[in-house]
Amino acid sequence: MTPSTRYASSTPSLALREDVELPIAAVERDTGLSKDTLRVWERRYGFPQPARDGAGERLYPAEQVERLRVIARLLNAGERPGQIVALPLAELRQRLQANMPLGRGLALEHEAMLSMLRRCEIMELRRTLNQAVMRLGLARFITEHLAPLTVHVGEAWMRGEIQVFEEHMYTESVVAVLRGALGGSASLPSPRMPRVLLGTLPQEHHLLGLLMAEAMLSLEGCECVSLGANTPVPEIVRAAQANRAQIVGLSFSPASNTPQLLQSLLDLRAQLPAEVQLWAGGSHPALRKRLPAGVVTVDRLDEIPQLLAAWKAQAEAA
Amino acid sequence: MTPSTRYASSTPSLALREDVELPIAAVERDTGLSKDTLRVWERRYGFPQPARDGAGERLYPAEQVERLRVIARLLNAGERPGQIVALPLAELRQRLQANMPLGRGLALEHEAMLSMLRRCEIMELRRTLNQAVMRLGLARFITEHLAPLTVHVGEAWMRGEIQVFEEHMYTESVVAVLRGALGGSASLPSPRMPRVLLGTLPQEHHLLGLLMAEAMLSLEGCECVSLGANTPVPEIVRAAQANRAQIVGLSFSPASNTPQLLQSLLDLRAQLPAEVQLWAGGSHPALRKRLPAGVVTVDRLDEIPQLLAAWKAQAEAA
DNA sequence: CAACGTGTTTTGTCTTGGACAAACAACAAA
DNA sequence: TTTGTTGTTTGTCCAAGACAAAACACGTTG
Repeated sequence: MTPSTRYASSTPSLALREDVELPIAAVERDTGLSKDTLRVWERRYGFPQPARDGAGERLYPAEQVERLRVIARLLNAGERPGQIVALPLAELRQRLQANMPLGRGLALEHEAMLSMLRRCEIMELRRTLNQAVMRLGLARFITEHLAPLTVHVGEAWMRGEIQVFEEHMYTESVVAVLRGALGGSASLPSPRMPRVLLGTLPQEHHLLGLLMAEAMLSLEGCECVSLGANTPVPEIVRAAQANRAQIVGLSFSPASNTPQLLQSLLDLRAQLPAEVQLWAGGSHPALRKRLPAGVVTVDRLDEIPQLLAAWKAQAEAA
Repeated sequence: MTPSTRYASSTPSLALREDVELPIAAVERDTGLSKDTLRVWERRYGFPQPARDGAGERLYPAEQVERLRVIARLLNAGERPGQIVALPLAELRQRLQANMPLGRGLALEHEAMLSMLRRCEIMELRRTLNQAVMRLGLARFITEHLAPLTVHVGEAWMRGEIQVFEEHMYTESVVAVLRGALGGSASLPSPRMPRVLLGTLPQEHHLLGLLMAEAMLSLEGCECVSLGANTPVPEIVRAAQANRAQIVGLSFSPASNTPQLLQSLLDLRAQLPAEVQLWAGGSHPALRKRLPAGVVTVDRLDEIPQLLAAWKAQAEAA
C-alpha cells in the first residue's frame, strides 16, 4: 500500500557501506524527487544514470543519490534543473555554499551548546537551556537564543556539518525544555486575546518554529490549540471551525517547496472565513516575497506582540 | 518537485463542497494510495471509475474518493483488495464496523475526556489530564489512564468516529501534559540504570507510545535520549554509538506495515553491538508474534520495570 | 498444535515513450 | 516600475505489459 514495501531498507548484511545501490522507490523517499522526475531527468539530461538489476529495474549508486540530494536542495533554493542537473558534485557543492547566507558569528554560548550536542551530552544541554530560560525569561530566551540557534542548526544540517540524528536530538531536547517551561507556568488565557490554531502542512515535519510561536502566543495570553506537524488543509479548516479560532498560524521551514506552499495558503485563505486571520511564519525564503492577499507574514518571532496588538485594534473596530 | 505541484487541492471558490472532482495526485495525497495503484485497480476491478477532463486526465468524484478512503482503512485492517474494492460503500462501512474489536466498556472518566476532545475544549482536557497526574502519580496515570485512552482514540480514528484534526489535538495535548510533568519533576538519572535511546522508524509518525515509554523509563532512573519520530535505521545506529546507549527502544503503531517492521528490526539487530539490547513496543499486531532473535518485546508499559530489572541482572553478570 | 516446505494467486511497483499544461524567463510596450 | 506577449523549460499524466514479493492454501513433519 505505501511505497517501497518491496525493498524496504533491505541492506542485507553489510549495511552502512556506502556502495549500496538503491531502487527507485527508495531514492524517491530519500531525495523527495518523484519517480517520474527521476526517469525524465535521465532521459533529458543524462543524469542520473542508474545501473540495472536482473529484471531491468533501476539501481542508483549511493554516490548518485547523494548528488541528487544536493540537487534537490539547490532546486529548493531557486536554481533550475536544466542548469544544474548535469553538473558534477564539486560544482554543486560550491553553488550550495554560495547560496547560503553564510552563518554570521555565533555567540560563544551557542557554540558551547552545539558542542554539547555533538558530544551527545543531552542532559547537560537541557540543563543549560533550562538555566537560560530561568535567567532571561521565556520570551527573551526564545527570541534571543533559541530562534537564532535553531536557524544555525538548520543551516549546519544543510551544509552537512551535523548528522541527522543530532538534529533529531536537538529538536527533542528543545521540545522537552519548552514544553516543560510552558507546562510549569500554566499561563491562563485572557478572554481579550484571540484563540489561535497552529499547525504545519503535510510534507513539513519541522515543528520547532511552531512550538516557539505557541510559546510566544501563550505568553501574550492567547489560547493556543496546536495540531502539530503534517495536517492537511481541509483538516485545518475543520479544526479552525470547531475551535472557533480567530487566527490560524502556519510554520514553514526552508525545506518545504515553494509552489505547494503558495497554493496551500491560497486554498486555506479561500476556505477560511474572512474574519479569521491567516498567519504564515518560519524561515522559508518565499515568505519574504509577496504572499496571497489576506495572509499575514510573521517575519520574526518578536513581531508577534505587535501583530497581536494590530489584531486587537481590528477586532475592536468590528 | 514533490507530487501534486500542478493541481494541488485547488478548489477555487466553492470549497468544502462535496461534488468537486479531484485529479489523481490529490487523490494519492488524500487516500495514501499510489497513482500506480489507483490506475491498476481501475483496470483490474473496474473501480474507481473517474471522469476525464479535456486532456483525458482522470478526475475523481468526491464520492469515489470517500469510498477509496474507506477501502484504504480496511486494507490497513487486513482485508485484501480483490475482496473489497468492487464492493459498494454501505457494505464497506459494515465490514469496517465488523472488523473492529469493538471497544470494551470505557471508564466514565475516559468518556468525559473524549467528549471534551470532540467539543474542542482543549484547555479543559489538559487540566483534567494534569489533575489525574497529580492524583495518581505519573506512572499509574500512564499505565492506567493514558495507555488505554490512547488505544481507544486510535481505534475510534480507525472507525472514522474521530476526525484527523481531533486526533492531532489529542496528541498535542498529551505531549504537552507529559512533557510538562516530566520537565517539572526533573528526575536525575541513576548511574546504575541503563542509557536508553528511543525513536520510531521512518513512515511511523505516532510518537505518543514513545513518549509514554520515555516517561516510564525516566521514572525508573534511566537516562533517556529520544530521537523522536521518523529516524532512518542507519541514523539510529550512529546515535546509539554516539550516545553509548545500552538499550535501543522502538515504538510501532498499528499503522506501520509488517514486512518493513520485521526487516528493520533485523537490520538494526545486525548492526547494533550484541551487548546493546533492542526493545520493540507499541500496539502493532506483529509484535505479538515471534520477532527476530535478540529483540525484546515490550508488550505493555507496566512491564518496563521488570524488564529493567532483568537488564540489571544481565549487566551485573557481565 | 505449531512449524515448515511447496505451489498458486494476488497485488503493487516498475518499465517504455509520447503528450501536454503550468511555470518560468526574456523581451516588448504602456 | 508595471503589464502583456512569446518561447522555453519542466513536472506530471497516460497506456499496457511484465514481474517479483507477499499472501494464501495445502500437505507434511517435528
